[in-house]
Amino acid sequence: MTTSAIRTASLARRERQKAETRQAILDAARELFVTEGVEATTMRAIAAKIGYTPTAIYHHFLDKEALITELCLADFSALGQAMYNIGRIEDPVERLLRMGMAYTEFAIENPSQYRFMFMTPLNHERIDPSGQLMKGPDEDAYQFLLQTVQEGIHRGVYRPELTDPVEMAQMFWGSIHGVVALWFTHASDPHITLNDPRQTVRTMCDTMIRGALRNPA
Amino acid sequence: MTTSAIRTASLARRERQKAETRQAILDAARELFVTEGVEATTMRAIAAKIGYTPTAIYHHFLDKEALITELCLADFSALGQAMYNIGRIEDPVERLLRMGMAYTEFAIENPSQYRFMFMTPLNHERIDPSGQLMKGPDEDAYQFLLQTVQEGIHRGVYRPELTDPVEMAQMFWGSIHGVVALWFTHASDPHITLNDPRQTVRTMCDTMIRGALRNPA
DNA sequence: ATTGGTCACTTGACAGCGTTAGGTGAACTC
DNA sequence: GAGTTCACCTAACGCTGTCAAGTGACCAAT
Repeated sequence: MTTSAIRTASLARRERQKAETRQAILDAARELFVTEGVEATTMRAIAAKIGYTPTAIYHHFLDKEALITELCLADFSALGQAMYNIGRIEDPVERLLRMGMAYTEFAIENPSQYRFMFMTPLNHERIDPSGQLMKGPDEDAYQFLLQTVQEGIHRGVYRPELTDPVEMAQMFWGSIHGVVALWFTHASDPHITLNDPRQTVRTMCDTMIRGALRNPA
Repeated sequence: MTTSAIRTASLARRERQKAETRQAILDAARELFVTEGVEATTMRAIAAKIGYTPTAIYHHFLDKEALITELCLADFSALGQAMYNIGRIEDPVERLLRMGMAYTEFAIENPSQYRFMFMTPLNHERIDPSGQLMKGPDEDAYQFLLQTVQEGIHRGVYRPELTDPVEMAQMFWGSIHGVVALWFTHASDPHITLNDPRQTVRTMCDTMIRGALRNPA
């Protein structure tokens, strides 16, 4: 082994080790965020879980919010992927319904990330590693939605009063978000018994699409 | 003036003074909650605003959450009142639409209280002064909604598939809540431009009601 | 007039939070 | 063997909500 080969090899090992502890932090944080909630999870608890001091985390992440953001990005690329797969469905109305259900499923499967991403006022002016202004991961899914709505409008399947794709997209997004969000915040409320959000979203999308169609089936 | 009269008079004065500082705390807290946000408002800031020490607050309120809860109760009784007035509208479908718009208006007018009441996981097991399990102030409005939906179902104005009043109520509540909530959390998001929530809610309610009616107008 | 009690309010502190300046020690280069 | 790098630690800062132990003005009764 040449000296330069050794140098690169050891350097690679050090980088790998650093990446490993970085991943360990992410793993510990994810589990705590999911089980305890984002707010209730402390930097000290994350560090203790992997046998480090709290300050060690700051060698891998700028601050707590950066750590949370990174975890969310991973999950929301999954949401984007799900939307992308649904994008192949030809009928824009059918596609709209399926996107709504996929979105709901995602929210229920990733409640902790969903809460952080859509239920807390966020600092959306994050800078990504390359120094560029980072595109919000929600934007991808939103663009899919916008495009799907627009496609339906152009094909003339919706009532002529519904001309604004932005308004329609926000109607759909907002309504689904609302049912899911109420589920999260009020599921344990003894005064109000909430139905299964999947079922409610399903009926709601059916109803809203029917009300939006020019010629309801 | 008799001695007993003096006693009761001075006692009344002391109680009045205590009630006054209690109200001063509420006023200061309300203003800070609205301008700075609930989370960002500290007990020390509230106390400083009225020239007291932070601990003085604890002689009037159990803790920070109790203080917030009391402020919310006042505002949500206003919501309940608005719903009650609308309750006089005879047509249950028209009433439903009007309730939705009143709800939206309330949320936009009282964003801070709305956030706390519907957008944060709450300890709904609070005990009221009389020791009874307190009825959530949102429950009144929810009962109004439930009754309005049920009335429409009984009159047979909705499609026969829509038989569950609970599901329908949660569709409406959830959808409006979602549009409003997204407005609160994403209004300052540079990636997504949100329309005026009143307009969006209006179109959404129209669309959803149309989709729910047996014979759309 | 003096004593004793009530109670709104203060003093001074506690534990826990996110975060940081400065140090330590092992692994590396030369 | 000397010097550098750097992942990680020690110790602390300022902040938070909250509380135990006072303090002092007011009141009632001797």
